Amino acid sequence: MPRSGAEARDRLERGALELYIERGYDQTTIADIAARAGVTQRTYFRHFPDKREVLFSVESRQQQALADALAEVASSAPPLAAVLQAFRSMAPALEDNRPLAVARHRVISVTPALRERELMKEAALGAVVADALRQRGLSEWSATLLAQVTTAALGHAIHTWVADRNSDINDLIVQAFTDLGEFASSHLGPR
Amino acid sequence: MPRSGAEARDRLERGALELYIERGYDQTTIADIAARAGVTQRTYFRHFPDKREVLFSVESRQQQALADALAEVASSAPPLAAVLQAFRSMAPALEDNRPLAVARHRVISVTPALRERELMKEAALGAVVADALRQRGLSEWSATLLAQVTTAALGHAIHTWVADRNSDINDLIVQAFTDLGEFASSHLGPR
DNA sequence: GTCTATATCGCGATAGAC
DNA sequence: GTCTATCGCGATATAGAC
Repeated sequence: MPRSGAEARDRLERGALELYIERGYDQTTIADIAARAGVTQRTYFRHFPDKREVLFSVESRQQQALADALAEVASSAPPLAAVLQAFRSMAPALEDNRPLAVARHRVISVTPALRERELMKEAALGAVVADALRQRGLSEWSATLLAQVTTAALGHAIHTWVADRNSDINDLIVQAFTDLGEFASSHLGPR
Repeated sequence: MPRSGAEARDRLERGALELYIERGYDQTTIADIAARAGVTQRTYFRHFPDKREVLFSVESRQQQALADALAEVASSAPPLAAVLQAFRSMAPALEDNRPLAVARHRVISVTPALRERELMKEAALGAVVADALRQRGLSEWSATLLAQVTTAALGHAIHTWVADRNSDINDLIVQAFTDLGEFASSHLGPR
């Protein structure tokens, strides 16, 4: 019953995940979540704008981390390599929270409403990448194209990672980029 | 004020787009949409599951068209080329509905809730592509990776198309795939 | 077609933390 | 005392149930 905002917020996040797993997203009411965290419904809405967002605070942190990582990559590195390096720098943090990530994705994958939100977060990540690429001098067209495509590849790597207990996210990211390059050049040919 | 299902549905779609443009999505109520179409709220929900879906019946048709196109591409064509060909086959239909597409995207781009739904539709398109690639013998990993990535490229082409009055969707799709191959091979290089 | 649950948000009052 | 989080009450509208 601490009054401190951060703790209540944390309890709301954990409780929501638990409830969404126990009963399913649709069968869980915001009142339930608030009750489990020992606060009122109104308080829930001060911390999160809607019923979905409780599960996505992680993504916000990842987005910030990615932005920082992108800024640190040497500006001499070619675009794709820079993005790859930034993505790989996120691996440790991801690997540390594997159990949580697996639990989250289990609920998300069976709940359309949550999947929509997840795609939105992925798009937000893409926007961050696009910004970084623009600052590296890429045209609007190229920056956005590469950002969208690489983000899609990252999403694919992460999905495979949470689904396969024995996989390593860093390896999967590298694999995705490698395969992408291989397919692209062998079938469409770079001039 | 015909009651015939198809006509009412059509009026609901047109009316919703108009209202979303006039007042904005948030300021529009489903009752408003139903009223403008001359039906009740209940009727609205018989045609569409929620407030967003009214704007996305086009996507459903595109998805079907894409599935058909993918099935018709010679199985001898390499994966990426097959997907590109299928995407290009959608160009005429898109070009025919340009004004509508522009109006839709204008509303969607400023409405997070609608953007989420759009991303979901894009993901659904990706699933169709992944299915086709799997049937062509690609591994689960490769099929999904290529599907996600090519779909992202298509999305980028379409966004550019609706934003640029003088662009041609077919050209943009080809350009996206070409640039993708170029970037991939010149910066990460396959072997 | 009617009824209801509940997500979402505005407002004024309250109560810990500094 | 000033913040800031919380509470409690109320209103609207989406979505689904009957």
